[in-house]
Amino acid sequence: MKVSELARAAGVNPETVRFYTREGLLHPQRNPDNGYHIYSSDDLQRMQFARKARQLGFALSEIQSILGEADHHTSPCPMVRDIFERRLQDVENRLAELEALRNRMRDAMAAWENMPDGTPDGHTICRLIEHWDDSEVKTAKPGGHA
Amino acid sequence: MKVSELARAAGVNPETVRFYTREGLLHPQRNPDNGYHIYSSDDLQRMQFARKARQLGFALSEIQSILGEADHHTSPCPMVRDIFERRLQDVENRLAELEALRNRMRDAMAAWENMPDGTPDGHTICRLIEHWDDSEVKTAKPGGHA
DNA sequence: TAAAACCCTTGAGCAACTCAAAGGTCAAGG
DNA sequence: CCTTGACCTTTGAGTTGCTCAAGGGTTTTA
Repeated sequence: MKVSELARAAGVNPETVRFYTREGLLHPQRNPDNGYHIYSSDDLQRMQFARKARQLGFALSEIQSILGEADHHTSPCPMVRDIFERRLQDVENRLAELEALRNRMRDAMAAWENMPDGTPDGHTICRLIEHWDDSEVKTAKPGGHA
Repeated sequence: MKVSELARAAGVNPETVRFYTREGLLHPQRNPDNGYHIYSSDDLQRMQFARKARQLGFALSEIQSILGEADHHTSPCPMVRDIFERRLQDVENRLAELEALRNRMRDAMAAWENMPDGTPDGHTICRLIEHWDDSEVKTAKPGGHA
């Protein structure tokens, strides 16, 4: 496969394929005639894996480590598990943050709706935001649908 | 206040204060003797507002617009509201994505626990990740807020 | 055979900081 | 008085994960 073929197969931008190649996540061969990259189906698998792992919040450097371990058949790799556990924790934390955030925003939106004419000035919204104290957020008030 | 004083008061890195100043979010005066920035309590308020707005997912450019409107007492500013509504939508979307993500990760983790000796090799985890179908997880828009 | 579509590499740009370098300034202590 | 150390200034580069553009070669297609 050439760059664009791999890109199409993996559903990514050709530039991303080139980028991942530069970063060493893919190891295509070279066509000695024209210097073009030649990707194998293994590269496609690696790319697909990489994309999914990215969606899971893994950093490229982490993905490269995982792929490297898999390459060398270095089996148990508790490292991979460590990474995974950290990512899961990150996701959980981010989730909690975002939930609090959404609740604050909804509350603010509701407060806004109820204002005299629904068109507060700049200072009003500033105060609206300033008023959301992080400490307040923890006590998530029921009122929205969770 | 000088840079570090404002930074301490707002709980940010002094470099962030300088950065925000360069970006025009803060307008300190200058000490003509030594060229030092002199920040007012208004600058502190702006910084605190900016930090909270950032936590809410506003982009710096958006915060600057809001601050600008507030400066000119340009009151109604439906723009601010538009931004806010878009942000809330972003947050909701990201939340849904993350929830799906967490569930997949938890499932994978559970599957992992149940494996023969709990220490899968590189290929195993690769397959684990590959197996998660991402047909529902939209790739986050580039340039979007995460 | 010529245009369209690819390929290559290099380098830059995005967001929102963060850090480092090189040099000026200031308050306190010996 | 002078040195030390903390702070200030500006400029420029690094971070992460791409994405795009330029300039030039190749391959495919009509």
